[in-house]
Amino acid sequence: MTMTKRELPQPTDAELAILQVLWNRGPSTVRDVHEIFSETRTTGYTTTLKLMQIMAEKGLVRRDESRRTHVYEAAGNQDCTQHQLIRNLLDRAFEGSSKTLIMRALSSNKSSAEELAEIRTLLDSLERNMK
Amino acid sequence: MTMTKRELPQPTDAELAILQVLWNRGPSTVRDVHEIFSETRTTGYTTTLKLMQIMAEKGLVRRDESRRTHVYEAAGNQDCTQHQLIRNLLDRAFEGSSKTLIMRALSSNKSSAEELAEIRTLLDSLERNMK
DNA sequence: TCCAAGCTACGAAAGTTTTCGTTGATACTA
DNA sequence: TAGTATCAACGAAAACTTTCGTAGCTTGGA
Repeated sequence: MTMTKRELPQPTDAELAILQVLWNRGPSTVRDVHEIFSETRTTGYTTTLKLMQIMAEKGLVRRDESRRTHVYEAAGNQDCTQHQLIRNLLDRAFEGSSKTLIMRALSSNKSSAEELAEIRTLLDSLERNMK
Repeated sequence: MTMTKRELPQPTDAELAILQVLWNRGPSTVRDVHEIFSETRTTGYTTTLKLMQIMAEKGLVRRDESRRTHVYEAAGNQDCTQHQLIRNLLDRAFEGSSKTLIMRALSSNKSSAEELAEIRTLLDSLERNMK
């Protein structure tokens, strides 16, 4: 029995924008996504459609075709994809050093006190687990 | 007097790989870079050459042409480029939340105790500056 | 029933990035 | 000095991503 939890391909920029919508809204139609894009972009409906079709082929989204208007759903969860993207960036630009990336992100950010506290909490628990 | 500290374009993947080498080694020739690439990639010499020529046009690298064998140097510093890349990833996949990115990177990483301590130190000073 | 609106599918164009072959010049070596 | 190796320049092919026009089908309403 082949355990194929197969690795999804890295989404391209446009694909990531679509995933973003799907993660936020949950299962959505092409029109749903396109309507949200219309607020900021000017690309046509069929562009979004085509992208989502390609994503279905690649396995990035699942498609419910039981009705005429198909409903799309992100195949990978957001956390996992974000991990993948971070790993990719680490390799491309940080020589694998997550410390560097984290410190760079920390020092350039506008995090609120609450956010910093959350990060500290996580840091605490990581250090505890270390010993 | 025009103060043109002009924004450099985002490097593509291949360009980033070259910058990586230039940051590590300092000013280098095309052959230097290509030799390092040969260890892992199989692309030809002229591919690397072409990329570096394009990068010179874009301003991503400076080129010393005083000798026959040109010497290339990264135009932007590594820190600044890393910032840019993080900002870009934040927009594309984290809805601008650096907190999420940091926590995601923290929880997925294999940082040593020393690295965690360094991060904590930075966190401390950020929180101090906040009050 | 007929028409208009909305949908998918598809192919191809446009744009971008990466790759390489060829050419001509310069330097090195026997 | 003749031949070989190395180099930059360039153009174009290949690969990948994004865009859109068109066609054909289904649905819903007049």
